[in-house]
Amino acid sequence: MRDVAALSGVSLKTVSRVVNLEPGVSADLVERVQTAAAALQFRPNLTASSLRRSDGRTQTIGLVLENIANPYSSALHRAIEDVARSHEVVVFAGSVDEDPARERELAGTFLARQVDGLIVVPAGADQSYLAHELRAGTPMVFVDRPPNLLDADAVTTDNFAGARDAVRHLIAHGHRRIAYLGDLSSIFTAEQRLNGYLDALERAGIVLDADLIWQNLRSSDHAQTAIIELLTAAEPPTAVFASQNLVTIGAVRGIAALGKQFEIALVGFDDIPLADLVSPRVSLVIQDVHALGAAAAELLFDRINGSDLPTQRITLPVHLVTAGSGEITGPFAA
Amino acid sequence: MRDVAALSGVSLKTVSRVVNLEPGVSADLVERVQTAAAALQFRPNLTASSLRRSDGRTQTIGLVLENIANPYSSALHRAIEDVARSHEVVVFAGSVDEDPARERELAGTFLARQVDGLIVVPAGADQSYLAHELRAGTPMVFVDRPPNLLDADAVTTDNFAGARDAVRHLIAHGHRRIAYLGDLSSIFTAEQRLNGYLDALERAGIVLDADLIWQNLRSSDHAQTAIIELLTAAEPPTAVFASQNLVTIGAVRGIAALGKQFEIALVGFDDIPLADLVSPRVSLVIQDVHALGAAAAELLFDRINGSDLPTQRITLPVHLVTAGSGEITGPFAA
DNA sequence: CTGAAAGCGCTTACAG
DNA sequence: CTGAAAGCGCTTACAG
Repeated sequence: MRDVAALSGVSLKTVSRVVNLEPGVSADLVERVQTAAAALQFRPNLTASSLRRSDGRTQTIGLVLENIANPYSSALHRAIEDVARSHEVVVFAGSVDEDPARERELAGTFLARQVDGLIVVPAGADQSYLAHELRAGTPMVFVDRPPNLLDADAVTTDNFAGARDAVRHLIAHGHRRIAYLGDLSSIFTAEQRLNGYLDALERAGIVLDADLIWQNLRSSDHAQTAIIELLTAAEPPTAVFASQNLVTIGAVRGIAALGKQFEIALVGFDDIPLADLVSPRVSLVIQDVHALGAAAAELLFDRINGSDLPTQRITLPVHLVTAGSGEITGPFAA
Repeated sequence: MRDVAALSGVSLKTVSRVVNLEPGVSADLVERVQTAAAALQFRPNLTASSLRRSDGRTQTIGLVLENIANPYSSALHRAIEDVARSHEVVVFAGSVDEDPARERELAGTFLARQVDGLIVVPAGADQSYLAHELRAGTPMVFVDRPPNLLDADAVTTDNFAGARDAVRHLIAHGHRRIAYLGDLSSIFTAEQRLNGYLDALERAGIVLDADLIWQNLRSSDHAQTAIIELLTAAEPPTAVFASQNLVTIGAVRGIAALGKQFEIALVGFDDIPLADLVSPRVSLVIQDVHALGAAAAELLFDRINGSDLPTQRITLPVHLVTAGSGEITGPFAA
């Protein structure tokens, strides 16, 4: 900027005015400065300008995800990117892999770089470490899972209702021995979905069989092994509720490996790619991930732009998409 | 930092020393400063420190991707994130959607935020707009596609050999009418793959039928429509080479919709999720996306850390994974 | 071992 | 309409 001022023969301040499109500079000087800037290929240093600027904005936000490469995370990421872009803001993103220490480290890394706000899919059970920065004025929105021990905005999905509806659907098709396959039980969404499963069974008067509940399946391979074990046990289930996308993929593979895809009913939670190409097609509880990300981002930018409404907790609905696998009838079908 | 200095009764410079773990501060003062910093929940402002620091490093890099939500892009992103993390660097990422104007805008946005380097999957046919910054010392590495009109490092895949091998494989299984389905013909990888297809045909002495070549299929839906049209035409192909992941998905759907999945041979380029659950399983040309991203990131950090080797062009091999769909024999099988 | 002064590239707050 | 001085939060280059 100093070079541009020298070349165009004006003060630093005048260059700053032209670069920031401030009014009240004579057309003659605007022209001279623009010519000099173009000649020098001048690009303003945004980090320096944000340092001095009264609002301190860096036009960046940080996004703490479970795993950038997971289709769920990356769909969320894209929805947030699109909103951020409309505000001329760029996005830092990183993966936490369900590690609370990594969550904290990543959030801190973003805050040290003066992000204007943070969107977090929390991995840990305690986000109070963010209280100081939140109070100091850095807006934060939690998505997919609410924060713990911290009062902040959150946008989540109705996991309980989705799981309950899925299991009700299986019961309505004549099943009573319904297995639950789930991810880490410490994850908020996994807990909610287990509760939905338990609620549906209870309301139908079905006595719980704890042997049918397999949690902490951390990959599709684990889920595949688990379902094969379940289905080859003495008293196998006739239906399966798979409570997460990777778990559903493992369940589909395991059932197919046993050749039982037309015998065992299956409903999964969350979309899986190419669900429509498998035979039978997989019935799924679908959440609108794009809407989830967009809502979180809108909330964040409202805060960044000064909103001081009370803490918001938004829950988005899910819906069951029947496709075949969930409509295989069981021994108690009417 | 000023507050920490005041609270601990030392100078700014001493706080700076303690925060940056510089040696030569008495244990007594280190302790006092650390106590004060903890009490104030002090977090150093990295943007301010990089402004004054002699190397100007912000510990950030920018990543220009086709579409963050595409599995190919997000796998690349994760590989790069992992390398960046080992250097204590965080990653800005954004989607370009094959729009050259957006590519330029996004790269400029990252550069304005003083990134230490840039990794780009170029969408446009001219990256000379980056020459000034590259010469000024901001390292850049291109990945998946080489830069145009710019001398910079690039890591790409052997698209030509992969496509040629796929088509040779189909020819070896008795096919002569082999369709080519591809993405935007302007994309480097699409062009290379078409060339591989043409080369395999020519070497086998098969006369080209231009009606079998469908390019510019921008989504799996387009690919699905295209293949249905091809297969219901007067002289349909007996085999299909689908040159990109979304195109392959559309091809699988289209062939299945016609009930011809056990008649029409298919080989796709790039991995598709759940390829192993479709019947028959889909034979694919696989590239090591993780290795591609890691190689690009390593190259970038070498440059950031001062490497001044001549421009590098790395090409990674691909391999054909036979799984069923590509081994369906055609009318000229031996 | 410790600190006072200057400056990174920009904006603010002011004067003319 | 234009510009000189001060300062954002930190590090550099130096002195003691």
